[in-house]
Amino acid sequence: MNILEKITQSKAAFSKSERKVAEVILANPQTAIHSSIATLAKMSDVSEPTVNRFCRRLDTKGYPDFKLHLAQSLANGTPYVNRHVEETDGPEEYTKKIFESTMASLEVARQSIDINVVNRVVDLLTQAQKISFFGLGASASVAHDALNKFFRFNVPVVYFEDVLMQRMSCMNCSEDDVVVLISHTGRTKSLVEIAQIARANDATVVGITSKNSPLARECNLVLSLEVPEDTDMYMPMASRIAQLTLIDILATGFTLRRGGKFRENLKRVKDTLRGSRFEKRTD
Amino acid sequence: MNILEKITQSKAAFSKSERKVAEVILANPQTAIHSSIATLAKMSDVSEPTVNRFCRRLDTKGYPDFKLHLAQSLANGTPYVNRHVEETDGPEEYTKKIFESTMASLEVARQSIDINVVNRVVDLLTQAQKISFFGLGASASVAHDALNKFFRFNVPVVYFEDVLMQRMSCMNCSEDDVVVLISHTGRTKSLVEIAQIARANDATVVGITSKNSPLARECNLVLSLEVPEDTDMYMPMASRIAQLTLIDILATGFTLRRGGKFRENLKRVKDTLRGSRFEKRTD
DNA sequence: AATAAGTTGTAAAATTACTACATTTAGTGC
DNA sequence: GCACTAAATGTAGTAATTTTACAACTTATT
Repeated sequence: MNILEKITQSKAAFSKSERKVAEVILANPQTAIHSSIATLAKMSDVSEPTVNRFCRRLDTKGYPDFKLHLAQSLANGTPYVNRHVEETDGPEEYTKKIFESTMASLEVARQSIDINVVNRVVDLLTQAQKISFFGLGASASVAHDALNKFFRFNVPVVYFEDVLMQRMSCMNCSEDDVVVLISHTGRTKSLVEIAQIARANDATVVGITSKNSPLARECNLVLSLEVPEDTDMYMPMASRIAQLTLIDILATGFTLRRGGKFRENLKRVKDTLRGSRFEKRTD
Repeated sequence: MNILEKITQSKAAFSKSERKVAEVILANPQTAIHSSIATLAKMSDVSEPTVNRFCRRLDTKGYPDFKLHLAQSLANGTPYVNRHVEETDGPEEYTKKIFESTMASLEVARQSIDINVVNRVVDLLTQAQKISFFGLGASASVAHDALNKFFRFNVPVVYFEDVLMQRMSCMNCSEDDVVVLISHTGRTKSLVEIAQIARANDATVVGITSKNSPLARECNLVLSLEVPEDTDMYMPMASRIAQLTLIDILATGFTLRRGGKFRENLKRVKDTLRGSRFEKRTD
C-alpha cells in the first residue's frame, strides 16, 4: 500500500501543523527521505515531535520507519504485474509484458507450493525403482525436460510422448515405481486414465497439476500449482514455466538428498559432454 | 541499480566479516530494513562499525542510507537474487532459492534482450515457408515446446530430437525456410554443423544462444541470452526458462503480426482440445 | 468566561549511528 | 620460522538523531 496515496487520503484527519508536514513531503518526497526529522520540521515550520506524530498517524513506528515506507513508495510502484498483451502492443511492450507476467506467475506459484509435499515427493523419488514422467501437449515438453534432468542421476527414468506407450508403460508398473503426471488443467482424459492404470498397478502417482482437478483426485500426492494463465493468447505460457521450476526443485532436492558423492557423479556426466563441445575460448 | 544485486556482485570485494553481513541481509532483507545497526551487527556476529563499513563499501552514506536503498530495492519488485543452493539447505530453503534465482535470471535475460532482433525474427517467422526448431540435451525440450506453440499457428513446423534427422531436414531447406537453433552455451558441435548445413542451403538461421559463441557466429540472427547458470548443480536450469520465455515472446509476436483473424484460428485450435478434456466443474 | 479537549512546542532522555584508536589477523620478504 | 607491513576487526567514547514527558497554548462548548 502506497504511503503517498495514504497521505493525500488522510489529509482530512490531520491537524493544521500535520498538514503543513504533509504538504512539504508531497511537494518534494525525494528530499524528505534524505532529511532528518529536524530538517523536515524546519522545512515544514513545525516542531520535531509534530513530525513524529504525523508519522505515527500514518501507522508507522516512527520517523525512520516512515522514511522507509516513503522510500518504498517512491521506488516506482508495482512492477511485476500480470498485464495482458494488447492487440496494439509493439515488440517492446509485449516483450516487457511477457517477462513481467512470467515473473509474476512464478511469484504466485511460489506462494502456492506446499513444501511438505515437495519434501515427500523428493523422498519418494529418491527411493523409487523407476521414475516415469508423462505429460501431453504443452506439458509434454516439461516431461521431456524432467527426463533430461533425472537421466543424469543414473536412475531408471521413463518418458513417452505417445499415449499408448504411456499406458503400456504404466501397465508394467510395480510397487516401488513413481509416476509423475504433468498437466496444467488436470482435465486431460487420457492422463487421468493413465493415473488410474498406474495406481491399479501399485505405483505411486504424483501429479503436478491444479488442485481439485480430476487428475489431482486420482493422484497419491499432488504438487498443486495455481498459476493464472492469460487465456486471451490461447496458449499455455506461465504454467509451463512454473512446472519447469518445480522440476528444478525436485531435481535439486534429489541431488541434495543423495549427498556429496552423488554430486561428483553429476560432474562426471557433465564432463562427458565436453567431447561434444567446442572448448571455450579464453580471450 | 538494485542494491541486492549489487551485494551479490560485490561479494568478492568484501572481507570475511563483511560477507557475513551480506549473507544475513540477503537471507532476510525484510528483517534487515527493520533492524538497527546494533541488531544487524549481532545477527551477523560482527561489530557495529563493520556493518557501517559494509554500507559504505556499497556507496551509501551510512547505515540509514543503506536501509533506504535496501527498502527501495525490495519495493522495486526484485528481491530476487541469484543465491546458490547449499549442501545443507532443507526443502524450504532450496525451493525459495530456486524460485528466486529463476526470477533473477529472467530479470537479467530481459535486460540482455535486443528488441530489434526480436522484431526481425518475428518478421522472418511470419514470412517463413517452413520453421524448424532444433536443440540438443536440455534445449531439446525447449525446441519441443516451440513446436507445440507454433504448431497451433497452422504453419509448417519441424522438430526432431535425432541429430541425423535434424541434418537431413536442413539439407532439404530452401530460401524461405527459417531454422531456429537453441543452445545455452552455443558450443555444441553437432548444432554448429547443422547451422552450417542450413546456411549452405540458403535457409535463414536464427540462434537462441550466447553471443560470441561458435554457434552465434554461424547464425544470420542471434537472440542472445546472457543468463548466469548455477554451475554447482551441473544442470541447466535458468537458461531453459529464459529460452522458453523467449519462445513465448516470439509466438506472441507472431500472433500479433498475423492479426485478429488469426487469433480466432487459435481459439478454434483450443476449442478442438475440449473433447479430450473433462469439463470444468462449476462448483 | 470557564473548562475541557485537543494541539503544539520545549527540553531532556533514550536510542542509534559514527569516529578515533587499539588490537588482532593475514600476508610478505628474509 | 620470524619480523615487518598492511589490512581487517573490535572497543569505547562521541555525535547525531529520534522519542518521550510535560508544559503552554488554542479552540470549542456550555
